[in-house]
Parts: sequence; C-alpha cells; structure tokens
Amino acid sequence: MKMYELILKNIAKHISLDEQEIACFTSFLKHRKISRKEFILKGEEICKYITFIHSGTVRAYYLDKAGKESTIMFAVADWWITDMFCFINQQPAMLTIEAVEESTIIQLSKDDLENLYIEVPKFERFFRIIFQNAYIREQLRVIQNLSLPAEERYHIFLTKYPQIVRQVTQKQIASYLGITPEFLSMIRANKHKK
Amino acid sequence: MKMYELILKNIAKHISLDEQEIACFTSFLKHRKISRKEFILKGEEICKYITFIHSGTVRAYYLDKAGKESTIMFAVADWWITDMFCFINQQPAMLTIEAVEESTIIQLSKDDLENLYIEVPKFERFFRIIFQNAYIREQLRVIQNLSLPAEERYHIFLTKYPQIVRQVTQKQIASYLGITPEFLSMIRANKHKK
DNA sequence: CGTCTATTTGAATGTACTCAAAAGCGGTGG
DNA sequence: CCACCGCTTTTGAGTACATTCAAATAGACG
Repeated sequence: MKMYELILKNIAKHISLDEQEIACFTSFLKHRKISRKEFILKGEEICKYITFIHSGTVRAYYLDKAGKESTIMFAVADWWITDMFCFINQQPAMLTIEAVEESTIIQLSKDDLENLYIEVPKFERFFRIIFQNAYIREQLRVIQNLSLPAEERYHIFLTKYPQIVRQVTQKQIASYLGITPEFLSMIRANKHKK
Repeated sequence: MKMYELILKNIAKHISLDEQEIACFTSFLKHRKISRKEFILKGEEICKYITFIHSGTVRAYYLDKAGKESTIMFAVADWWITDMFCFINQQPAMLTIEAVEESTIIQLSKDDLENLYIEVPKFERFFRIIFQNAYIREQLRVIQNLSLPAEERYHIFLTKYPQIVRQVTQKQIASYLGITPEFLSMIRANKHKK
C-alpha cells in the first residue's frame, strides 16, 4: 500500500520484516489527514496513540496554568511523536499535540502496540532503538539547556533542524528554546548584548 | 550469586528469565568496587559500558570549556547509568561519571550487550522499557526546566529524590538544576525575592 | 481586502550571575 | 581520634541576561 511505504521504510532502518509480519503490523495502523491547527492530542485527553508523521509538521507543547506554552518537540515527516508518559500510563495528557501545517499521520494505539510486541517480537527491538535515540536527543537537549546561553541554543537549532525552521513561527521556536519571542527577536537583531 | 541478586530483581520487574538465561546474562557481567571520587568514565575516554549501581551513589556531569559542571543525572542503588550517546556510538564521552560515595557497580559492555540481545532476545524488551522510562524522565525534566522557576525545580527535586539529596552536595544539586551554588543558597534562605 | 496574529522596538523590572570574602563543615593524615 | 586544611556554603554588592508590558509595524490567512 502506497500510504505505508514511508513508515515501512522507517522500520526497515532497524529491523527486517517478512510479508506476513508487514501484514500484521499494517493491520494495526490507522491513518488520517489533519489540517493546520487541528489537534492530535488535546490537554487532559487520554493519550491513546503513538503517532508517525507521514507528511507535514506537528508540534507538542506543555501549557501551564498561566497560559504559557513550552514547546517540547517538533516532528516532521518520518518522525514518531507522542506524550510518552501519558501514552504508557494511559492517563490524561500533559501535552497538546497540534498540526503546524496540513499533515498526514499514521497512528498505533497502546493496546495494538502491546499486541504487536507479542505477535512480532522484533518490534521490541525496533522501539528499543527508537526510545534509545529519543533518550539520547533529550539528554543532549538537557546538556545544552544547562550549559549554553540562549543565543547559542538558537544557532544550534537553526543548523540542526533547518527543515523545521522553515515551517514554524519564531514564537514557537522561542518557546522551544525557553525564551520569550521578544528576546529571540533581539538575538536575531543582535541587540541583546548591553 | 549474592552479588547479582539486586540486578536480577531489577530485571525481573520487566521480564522473567529461566536458569540458563540467567547464567548467560551473568556471564557477561563485570562487577567492581569504586571509592569516593573515583571515575567510572572520564571525559574523552570511549564509553565502553552501561553501568548498574548495586550500592552507593554516582553522578554524571558535563564539563564545558570554561570548566563549568552541569550535572546530567544522579544514580543510586538499582539504577542504570551511562553516557548513552557515546556508549551507543562508541565514541569519546561527553560526560564524566564519578562516584559520590563508595559504590559497587555492575557493568555490561556494548559488545556483550549486543550479544545478549541475540542470545536472549527478551532483553530487547527489558531495555526497551528501561529506555522508554529514561526518555519519559528526561522529557519531564525538559518540561520543568522550560516552565518552572529555579525555586520550584528545587522543591520538586527535594521531594522526588530524597535519597539522593542526602548523599550529594548543594553545589551538585545546583548544577543539576542549572543554577549557581550561591543562588541555591539564597533560595534555601528564602532571600532571593527582592 | 481586512483582520488577526506575529514580530519588532523600547523602557522598566526581575531573576539569576560574578566576584569576593567570611563562616562552616567534613575528610584525611598524623 | 582529633586538628587542621580545603572545599562547601553563606552573605553581600554590583552587574548581566532575560522578562514584562506597551505600542508600532509587518505579514499571513481567510
């Protein structure tokens, strides 16, 4: 099926599946199209799915009581995203996940994923690698947040995720870096020193 | 073997092993005692091992060019720790891992872990869960670093990790929170507002 | 084309840092 | 096991980085 070409390629990076395993896997998948600003997960909802981005761009953010948004991650085509804590524990989400532009997504529910682990144990390996990489990314981000000033974090973001930079607003980048949009604007204009 | 009771219990939380699998697993393990301030991993060395803490307390930190330490994680008994990025890619470490007090550790090399995945595939599941939890922890930390002021992060740390608080210095806690020891001192004395 | 939101600019403020020095405490060696 | 030395913690003054609030400008979507 054309729809599942990209996700199967994504999986083939780490494990190889035979025809039957592919059939089993794809039988669990649900795909849908979401429009700009539509929600994949809305705060307080139970996070039922782990989501693969087939095309487009989405953003996950935390919204505090004061209404401040903190962007936790962006995801573009070929990336996986979910509110992992709430997905695993099947409890109300902390994060809101929203499409930045029109996107097509493929989803796998918690129950189906558990069944998949049993029916095709190779997926334990696949997600072991996916989560290992996710852990490494978050750990690098913590290191940078602790050791680098906002300006350097911004420049690293620009060079590391150029495809994301094109799709999202500066306000969203600022909230990913942990600074205000006003301060990001000053960094860009180089007026923040003195 | 008495030495491996704790680590086997740790593993039994997520997978069950038969006699033979236990024998295979333990044959890969190396244990040793390290004294206070001794290094498990020193910056720039290749990170050969993933380490399980059998007893004691260790700390992983990033040391920048200016000599500033940023504590990435603490680990106490029953926890796993490594410089994941450098362990997976077998390249020079970014982190230094050092014993905070006398500790006993159990280590598994990258090669042995890869063999273990092949000989006892259940370990794919085990580490899938370990890394999943590690990812969740780091993601929660990023959320807190972005959305909460230093004072709240400190109070959350106190209630979340009381057993760590007892073992480490305030300087080390400050470097985990991303603030200076001087500022942490003011937070404790409640003299930081105005 | 109009409206709404994002971005920029500026002034005033607050949060956290640097540097320096005093006080406290703990580990290590005698 | 005690005393000393060195590192940790505290305190304070001055400063820098980043925020808030407000208002003007620019851009983008419907």
